Amino acid sequence: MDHLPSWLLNQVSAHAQRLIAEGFAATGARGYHFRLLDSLVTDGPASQAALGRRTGIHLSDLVGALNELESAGFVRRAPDPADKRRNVVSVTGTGRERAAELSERVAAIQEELLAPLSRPERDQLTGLLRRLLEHHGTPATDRSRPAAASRPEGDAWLAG
Amino acid sequence: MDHLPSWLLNQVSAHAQRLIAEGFAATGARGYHFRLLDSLVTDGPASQAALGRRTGIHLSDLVGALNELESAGFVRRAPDPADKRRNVVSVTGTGRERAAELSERVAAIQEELLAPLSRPERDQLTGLLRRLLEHHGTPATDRSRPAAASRPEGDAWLAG
DNA sequence: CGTATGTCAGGACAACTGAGATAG
DNA sequence: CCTATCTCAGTTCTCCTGACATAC
Repeated sequence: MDHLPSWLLNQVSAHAQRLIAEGFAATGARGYHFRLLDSLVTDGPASQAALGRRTGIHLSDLVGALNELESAGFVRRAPDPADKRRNVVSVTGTGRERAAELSERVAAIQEELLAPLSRPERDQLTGLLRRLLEHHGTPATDRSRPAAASRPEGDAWLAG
Repeated sequence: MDHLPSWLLNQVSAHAQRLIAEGFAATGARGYHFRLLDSLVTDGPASQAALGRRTGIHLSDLVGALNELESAGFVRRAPDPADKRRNVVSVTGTGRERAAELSERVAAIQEELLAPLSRPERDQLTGLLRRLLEHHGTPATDRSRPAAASRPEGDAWLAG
């Protein structure tokens, strides 16, 4: 069993998620929260659809996660004047603090997770994983919904 | 985001699970079924507790999964005469067929999952993952419940 | 018209918690 | 008495489906 890549992957992934859950438990946050805050901080504001593409989180799940972040004051939804369908989501000041706090914990968890590996081995691992991810599904661009195919439209900053 | 090992791990793992789910959909099986059948075929019959340790599946989840496998005729539960608390679980003939069928699909899925990697790279990946798994939690020995600590007792064949 | 967007209701899995009954 | 085994009920998290109203 321990020679099946998919099984190994699932087990290690489960362990990673366990570490994240434990590390976040005290703050009441969960994985989705970090992914969203981090994406907003590093790649700027975005519509919910664009956010979903960037983070790989489903639109339907995004609604709930953003509700939580919004009512905690970490995030703000504002109507997009250029497109009335869209909400432009952006981080607040406390949201940035929260993001920094969670990032710190996440970094510590990476350390713990990869503890038995040397630095070059860690790079090897992430390199291999990244290649698998790029080969399949496409990074985080298609899976969250139909995805655009026709013309680009003038929303490059929204599409990330 | 795509430089975070834990995130990469989770994404690739999710994709692997997706492939497995798709591959099993036609047969009505799911991951737990394969794990259990495979463990029974390759490591022999076992008590439920031992099976849980071998496969990393929680005792509480085992009950349900075994019920499904049993009512499908793939598995048999027999009381252990030497220890009336225990059920000795073993595969049936059709269970072996099922296991072989699922194993084939799983093998094909590994191929698809690792497609972009060369053979040595695949070995590298599984090697790194196995080391992570061995370092943390212990392979599949402790996580499914308290686990024995005191004396070994004469059930080596049950503990795997 | 067809498609994108945001929302809601709900399901599937895997992993986990807590409690209880029975037996070693 | 204490611990192991099996069972049941219920929760969390991520991922996913389908539907709907609205806006482009």
